[in-house]
Amino acid sequence: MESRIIFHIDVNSAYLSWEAAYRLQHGSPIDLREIPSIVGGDQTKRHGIVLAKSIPAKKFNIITGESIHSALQKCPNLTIVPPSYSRYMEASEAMVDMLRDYSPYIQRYSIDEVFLDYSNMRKCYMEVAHEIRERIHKELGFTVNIGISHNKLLAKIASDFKKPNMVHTLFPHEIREKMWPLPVEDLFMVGSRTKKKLNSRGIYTIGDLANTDRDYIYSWLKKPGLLIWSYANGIESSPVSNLPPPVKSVGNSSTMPFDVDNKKEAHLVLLGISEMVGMRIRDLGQRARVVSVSIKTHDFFSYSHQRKLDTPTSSTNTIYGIARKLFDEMWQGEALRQFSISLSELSSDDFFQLSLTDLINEKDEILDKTIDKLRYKFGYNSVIRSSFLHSGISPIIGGVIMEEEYPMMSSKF
DNA sequence: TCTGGGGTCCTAGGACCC
DNA sequence: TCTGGGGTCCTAGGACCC
Repeated sequence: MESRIIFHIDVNSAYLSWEAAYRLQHGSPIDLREIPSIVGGDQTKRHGIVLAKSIPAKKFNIITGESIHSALQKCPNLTIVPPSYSRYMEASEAMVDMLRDYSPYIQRYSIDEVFLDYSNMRKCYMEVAHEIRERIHKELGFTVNIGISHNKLLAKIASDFKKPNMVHTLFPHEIREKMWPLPVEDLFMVGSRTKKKLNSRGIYTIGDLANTDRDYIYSWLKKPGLLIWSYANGIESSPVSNLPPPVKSVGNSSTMPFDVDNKKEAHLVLLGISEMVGMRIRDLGQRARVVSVSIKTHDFFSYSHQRKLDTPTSSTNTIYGIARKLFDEMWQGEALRQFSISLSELSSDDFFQLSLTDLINEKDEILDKTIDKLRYKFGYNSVIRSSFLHSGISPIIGGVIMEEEYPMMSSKF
């Protein structure tokens, strides 16, 4: 365990790079990475936020997550392109496949970040890192930063140093010089709220935090405080894990193109989301004991309501019934822009269970499974509830999974 | 028509029990 | 007439990540 060699491979401006590479490969004369550009959601659907920005766009102080409206005020001739998640997934997979040439110990941390354990390998880690960097650039058409250290935390921080297309190290003896001078918000798990708190007590750099008394931090910020204190001191020891962590919850949400102000439409939206979370949880072979509904008002105020069930469920109708009840109990009549349903406290479906409730629900579950099969085979909209007809509301609502409806492109990556 | 979607983990406070 | 003190379960909300 001592002296592992860990790589953190981070795709530079991932969505934007992938979009740029794809467009170049398909004959576009423009490289999005060289002009002020962003990948952004659809403003007409009220999804108008910045998902990724080019380095020239960054020069205009455009930040990921801000509204496109505000980005356009900073840079009026900004080029905006829509996201294509399924293509990004392919690009990501192509990269992971290449990384398997270098180590069997690979952890896919997100669509654009991978940890790789290069301990006890014959070749020099620095040479290998540069080889990986160059191969991704030449063979896949996009660039990455690679951070190297003895643990994942330091490797991840190192990959965030100067970009793009670079390899950096951050070994323990380099912490004082390379990490401690950084602003405290550059530390993993220090977000805007914690930055504010820390600043308010005179802690501005990672070094300031590292050299604050540990017990003082704990009494003040509790467990999360202890975590960031350890990180500031470079302490972290989790393994590079090949297996994806078990799923703890399944949820979908949707921001509607227009505010919903009546119960009937709200219920229909909840039904559409129930169809999606229900299908997903059945696909996982799991059931859930907790159903939670949350809503966001026109004024961006959000609140939630949840209920624990006596028996875990995976039935769309049961989920919907509870979601509707929860909604009716909490809704104060405000105009609503977003709805979400989340299922948690999951348990496996594969054991035999006998209860009265199961017998009652058996028909429902057989129906769900039949519909799932049809939808997987013929598309999500091949079977829809009649209540959605002419409603203007999608019969299955939720997230990026819908994108997979599009036919798969032949992979150029 | 400014502000997405999918997650994990933690804490506070109330209910309830002994 | 001064009101303990654990412990567990549940819910709501908030912080963080990509």
